[in-house]
Amino acid sequence: MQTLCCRSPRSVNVVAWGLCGGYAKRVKQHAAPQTPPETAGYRLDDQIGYVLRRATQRHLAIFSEVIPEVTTTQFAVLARLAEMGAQSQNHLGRATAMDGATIKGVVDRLVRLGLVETAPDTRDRRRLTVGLSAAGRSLFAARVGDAQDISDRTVAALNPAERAQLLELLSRLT
Amino acid sequence: MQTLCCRSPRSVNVVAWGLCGGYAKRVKQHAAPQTPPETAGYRLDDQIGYVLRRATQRHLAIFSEVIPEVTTTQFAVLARLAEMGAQSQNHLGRATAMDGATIKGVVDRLVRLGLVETAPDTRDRRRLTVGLSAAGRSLFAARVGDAQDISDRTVAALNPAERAQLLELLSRLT
DNA sequence: CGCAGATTGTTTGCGTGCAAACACTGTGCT
DNA sequence: AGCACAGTGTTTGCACGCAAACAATCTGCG
Repeated sequence: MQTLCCRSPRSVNVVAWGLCGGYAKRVKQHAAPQTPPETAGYRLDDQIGYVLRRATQRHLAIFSEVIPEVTTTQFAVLARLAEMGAQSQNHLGRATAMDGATIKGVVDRLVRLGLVETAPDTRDRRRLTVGLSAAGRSLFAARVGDAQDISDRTVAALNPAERAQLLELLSRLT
Repeated sequence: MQTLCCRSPRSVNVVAWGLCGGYAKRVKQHAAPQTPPETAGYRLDDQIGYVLRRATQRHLAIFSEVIPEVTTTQFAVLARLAEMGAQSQNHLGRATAMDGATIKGVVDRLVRLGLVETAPDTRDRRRLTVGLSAAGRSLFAARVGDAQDISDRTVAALNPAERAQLLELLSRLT
């Protein structure tokens, strides 16, 4: 047999195979599904969490293809720093929706890449000021256009009104 | 000074502070932002990737609060197995949008939790058949209702028509 | 039959994400 | 001044998620 419906050798994103349908051929050793068609009416494909994950996967795939130098979160940090200048690591984390442990990792990697610089805050010795380096500033400037293209490509299937609505609806979830 | 606009001691999700606005007090050591208000018209908060990440964060927070026994991805695997019965790890990965390395990790953890069982496929010795255990079946049955509630809570801010539209728009991205 | 090429599963390395525990510093109140 | 409490940064542990490289197996085709 071997329906062979799902090609795509490895990765998950980029391509979008549906559910195929040629599964559950040899179920023998594990007791067949107790509810053949739907399971208590719960359809994974209609769950917001699952759909969000799939959409995010696609977006990440497009991003890393267009801007391989940095990740989405790293770029978000660069964008915020460009928007509002140097600030404490903690503020930066909140402004980019990352908790303390996460923003630290991202900042450390950006420092290693030479895109960001840190300095102790003399007035508040708890704080670590984070700011763009010259390289970070120029990389951001050189890539903002691509970043916008990525956003557009991600929602390429939608018309302008739909794109606006999607953004509006998603914003209202938070 | 210390504007103190953003309370919330640690975590990022759950709460939803806006941009506050009391930042960039001491910029000295890092050269001020080159474009004060907007940076080349790129507003992070309007980027689909960023909004997707925030929405996902909120959903994950709700999920782990309501169903702490398993993660969203683990539950997705249980749901798929309940839907279509035991199948190869590879098929399962595709059916849940996870690549080979990821589905392996998830399955391993589910095995450790006793929610899933694996067995070699005698017809195709490359394959590893994965199926629900009795515990997995009953946990899923006991929690499907909660899972549905989680999805509803995630989109609580939207009316039914908007929820349907959000799901539809998101689906079209993949 | 025999071999090239595809599938499947595994491993490693790296980058998010979050919870929890910790050390240090700043603030407010007495 | 002193002390409780809040804010900031760090570390560890765990769980995705993907790329790349491998070994084992299967398939199709000559």
